[in-house]
Amino acid sequence: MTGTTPTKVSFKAQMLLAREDAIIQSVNRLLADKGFEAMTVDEVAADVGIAKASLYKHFPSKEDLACAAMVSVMRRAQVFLDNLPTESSPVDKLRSVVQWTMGLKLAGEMPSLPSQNSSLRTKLMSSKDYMDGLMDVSDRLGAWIETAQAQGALNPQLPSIAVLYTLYARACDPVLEFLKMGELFTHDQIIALVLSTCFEGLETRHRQDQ
Amino acid sequence: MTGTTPTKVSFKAQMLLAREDAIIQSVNRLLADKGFEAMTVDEVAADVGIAKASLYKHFPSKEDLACAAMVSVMRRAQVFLDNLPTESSPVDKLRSVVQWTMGLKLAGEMPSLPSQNSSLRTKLMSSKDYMDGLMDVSDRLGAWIETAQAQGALNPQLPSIAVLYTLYARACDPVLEFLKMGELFTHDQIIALVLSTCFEGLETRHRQDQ
DNA sequence: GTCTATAGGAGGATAGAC
DNA sequence: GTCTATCCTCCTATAGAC
Repeated sequence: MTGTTPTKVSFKAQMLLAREDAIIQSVNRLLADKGFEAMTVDEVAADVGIAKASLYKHFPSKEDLACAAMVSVMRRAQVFLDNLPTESSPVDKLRSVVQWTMGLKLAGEMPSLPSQNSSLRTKLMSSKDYMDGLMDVSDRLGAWIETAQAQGALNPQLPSIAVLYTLYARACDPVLEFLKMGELFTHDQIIALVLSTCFEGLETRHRQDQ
Repeated sequence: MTGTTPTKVSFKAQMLLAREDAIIQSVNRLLADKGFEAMTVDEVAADVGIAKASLYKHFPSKEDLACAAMVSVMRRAQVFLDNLPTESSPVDKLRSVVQWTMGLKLAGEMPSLPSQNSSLRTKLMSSKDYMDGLMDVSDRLGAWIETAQAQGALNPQLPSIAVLYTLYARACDPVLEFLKMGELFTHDQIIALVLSTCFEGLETRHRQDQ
């Protein structure tokens, strides 16, 4: 049909994807490091090692660039959820997810969304890929939350939506950065501390409340 | 000494302070609304109702503008701490402070710091007024935290510095905005929810753990 | 101290050759 | 699709009259 062999087309497409993947990795790191506003397209181009104009052949705008990185992270999250041991309790699954995202954050691989309204948020909201991923993840977490509340493991007096938002927020908790900067604890210790304050709270727990 | 009467000088100084206070109020609102990067000096000037060049007669840079607003909030916090009932327990004082900052945040009067490194953070770190206020507040909160841990009211296994950071982070918790956007809860309900997840955690508490 | 007008520079996006 | 060179907009900061 096109005059090119299927293998040739596939090879070229693979090269393209590989390059775009390299771009997304750079964007991901820079986004985690400096945030969307502070990240410049020139930096991305320099980091990838290509000219800025070439970047714009792959992604039409800076927002699309960041959006692709966010979708990439969302996919990694979905894969992580897929591979959680089925025998774990809902609460343990939730703890595992938060623990995993905290690890990403400490490793500088977690692009943090600007909490204020920005052009990036608008872009994300209108991205089907991103919203589909977000909905899927939220549905799965929401189901575990409600099961855990029904079992009495999570506080059933809290609206499940509030629990979900709390988990999302803790995944990017700035406390992680603060403690990291202090250099008094290892990454594992930091994660354990913040996990504990998230699920068990700041107040003392007695007896079987572990 | 100067040839002008004391009352005249005092009056002019008062006018100056009043205007600068009006500026700081505008900056405070805009900072809470859009954040430092998104806020433009033109907006501030328009909001105050003076020309941009006039702003720069009062404050030498955008960073100084924002810094003044942060110092102002810090002073309000110090006054709040001063007026806490002395008969309250340390934990109750801590709860009150976090509750107060959450109220500010929901009311759009809490300028949120960019967590990433920025020119503003640099400016704040080199501002004696700001750092003195921060140290004073941290010292007072830190003392309450350690007393509460010694009494067994707060979990003594948590490093007190981690507790302090957690309280600072919760004061600007993005969960507040998320729940506010959903419009399912009143501001008081939102504050109660987030306070609960902060101090009591997400997991169920039994018996005398209230 | 307040204004209008503008300098100066950063950064997102594009033109056009190859 | 990749490059170099350039455009254009926005924003901080200042010059200079009053």
